[in-house]
Amino acid sequence: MVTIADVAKAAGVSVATVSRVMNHSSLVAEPTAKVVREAIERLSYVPNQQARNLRRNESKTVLVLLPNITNPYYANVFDGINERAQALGYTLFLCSTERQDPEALLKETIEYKRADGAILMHIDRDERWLQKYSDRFPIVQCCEYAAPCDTAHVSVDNYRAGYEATSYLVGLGRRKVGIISSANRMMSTLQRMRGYQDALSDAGISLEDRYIACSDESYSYMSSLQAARELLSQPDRPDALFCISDAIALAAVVVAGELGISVPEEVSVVGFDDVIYTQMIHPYLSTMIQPCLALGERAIDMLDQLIAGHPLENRNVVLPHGFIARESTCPLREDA
Amino acid sequence: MVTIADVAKAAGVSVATVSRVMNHSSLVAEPTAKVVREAIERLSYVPNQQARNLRRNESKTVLVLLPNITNPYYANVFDGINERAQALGYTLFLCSTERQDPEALLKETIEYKRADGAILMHIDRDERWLQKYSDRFPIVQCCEYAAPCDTAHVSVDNYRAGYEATSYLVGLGRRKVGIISSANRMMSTLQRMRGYQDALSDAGISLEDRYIACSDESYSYMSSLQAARELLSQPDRPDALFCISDAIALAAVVVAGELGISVPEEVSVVGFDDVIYTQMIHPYLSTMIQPCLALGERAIDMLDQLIAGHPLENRNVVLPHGFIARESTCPLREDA
DNA sequence: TTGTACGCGTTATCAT
DNA sequence: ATGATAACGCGTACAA
Repeated sequence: MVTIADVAKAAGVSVATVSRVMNHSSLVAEPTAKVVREAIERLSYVPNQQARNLRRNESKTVLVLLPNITNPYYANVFDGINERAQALGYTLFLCSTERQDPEALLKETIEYKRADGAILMHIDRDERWLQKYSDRFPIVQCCEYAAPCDTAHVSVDNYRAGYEATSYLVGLGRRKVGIISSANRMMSTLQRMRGYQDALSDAGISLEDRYIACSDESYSYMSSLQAARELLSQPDRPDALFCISDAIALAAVVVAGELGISVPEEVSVVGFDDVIYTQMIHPYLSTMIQPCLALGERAIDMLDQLIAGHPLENRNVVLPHGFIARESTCPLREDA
Repeated sequence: MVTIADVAKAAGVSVATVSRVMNHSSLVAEPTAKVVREAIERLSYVPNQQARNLRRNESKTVLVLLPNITNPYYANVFDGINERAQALGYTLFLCSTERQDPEALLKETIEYKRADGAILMHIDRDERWLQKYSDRFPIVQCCEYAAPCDTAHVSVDNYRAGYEATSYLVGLGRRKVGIISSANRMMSTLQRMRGYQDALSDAGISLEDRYIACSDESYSYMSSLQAARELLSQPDRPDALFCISDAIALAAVVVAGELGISVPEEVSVVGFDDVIYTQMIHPYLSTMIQPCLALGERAIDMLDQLIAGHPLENRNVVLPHGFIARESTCPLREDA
């Protein structure tokens, strides 16, 4: 292994000078710097990260907390985090919060200095415990966030997305618009529900309790089927369904098939996230698009700032969402 | 931060003694060790990983190379690696081989000592370049492996799995058994194909070229649809399909639907892997089960041995696969 | 059996 | 502008 001492010797300078060239090179004369850079190049010297970490008291590691990497949505966001993390020189420490308590994980990580910061991808909207950690440790919430804490976060505007998805369905001529939400306490769930409600109100359509159903906390497929059956097996059933996740939407499509209800004609379905399985079966799912990669990239960028000690220009970042109409939605035919 | 010196002072011994207690405690008298352990406990001392890494010239980091974490199959295996890695004290460095050359990644990692070892989840069966790296650096191949290299690997018996999947379909009374394979050069692809061929031969059924189709390298959904159409739109079409991946099987089911062919009655379909979307639409997919978690766990366990310098008792580990019959397969009715 | 002291490769403080 | 040198926290010869 070639060390900083080797470079110093080769360049005929001291290790201090080499170190300066490697870092805040401002204080070194250009001719000297040039010689050093050449020596570095020639020996293909790369500083030992371990030694640097020890001296700087940092780890260049980031803790990522998410429920389940097996879920395509989280995998996509993680992909974004990962890509930027590599560019920024971070190694990722991934922990699943399904099997372990996120607070305990965070506490341990901070105490043992195992990471320089953390990205939290799943938290209930009314949690308060996070505050005391983010007060003294760099943390960014990604996708979800806890309202009582002023911890930095990045997400889409779930209220507007919910509003737009619902309005789109109404614009298709559908007036019996149902929603399949979730029993969880996440911020996105609440905001999408509110967007749905306001969109209907603004369209002069009254809210019907019987058009509202919930999947379980983690949008499990079984409970989504259950919720869809509840809604679609009624005599006066919805003619459109806003599902707050693609997995739910897929279940809704399957249930419609079971009940002999045609999608998109008799019931149009909109999903959320735009993950891979929106295009695995016909009808391909119309869905609200979350910029998963960008969400992840932004989260690690913000965290990098926090770790560097720079204040964030914007602690509550909102990224633009999109919508794509595919095969699961169409205008309501009057004669239907 | 509490250091080894703090513990030494508290216990009234030297740092060397504390260090000995933390590691190969053989050379320290039990009474002393006890005092030290108590001090460690009282101060809740945890050794600084950075310092330890520097001193030991290791990183406690493992490089994981896989094509795409967004693919549920890889995500599942990665999950297994990750879980064991945490227990073993490793941090994972995940790199996507879709955007970067695995050899370059490996080379860089070794040169810069960024990781203590690597797990490689995707390699063509005839690659030779891996040998020179695994000669001097701990590497374990997981799921796939290159035949010309004697690099350690863990996988299922893809030949037997392919043989069994095909035999199962034959056992259902089906004699026109097709296969949708892939254009890639992975070991699993070849072995499953051979299993398919031998199963048919052993059943006294002749191989028909027109019952064989291929998806593209990465089993993309579009190309899988294409391959399925090729097979199923023939006049004398197959009455069963062995698909070497669940994504392909899903596409086959969709195509059958488009063509008005009933699954499982007219054509029975078997997939491979048992990932999440086998149970997202009806008919739920019958499939060969890969023990994804176990594969990942075993890989990191083996790598840990290699890193520790212990020779592997078994360098070519084969884990048991399974099969689950769900809704996409059924006996052939004679009157059909 | 235990302690002293040095070195791992780097950065940062202090001289010069 | 540059060079010695002392840390960072730990492990381990070597000495006792």
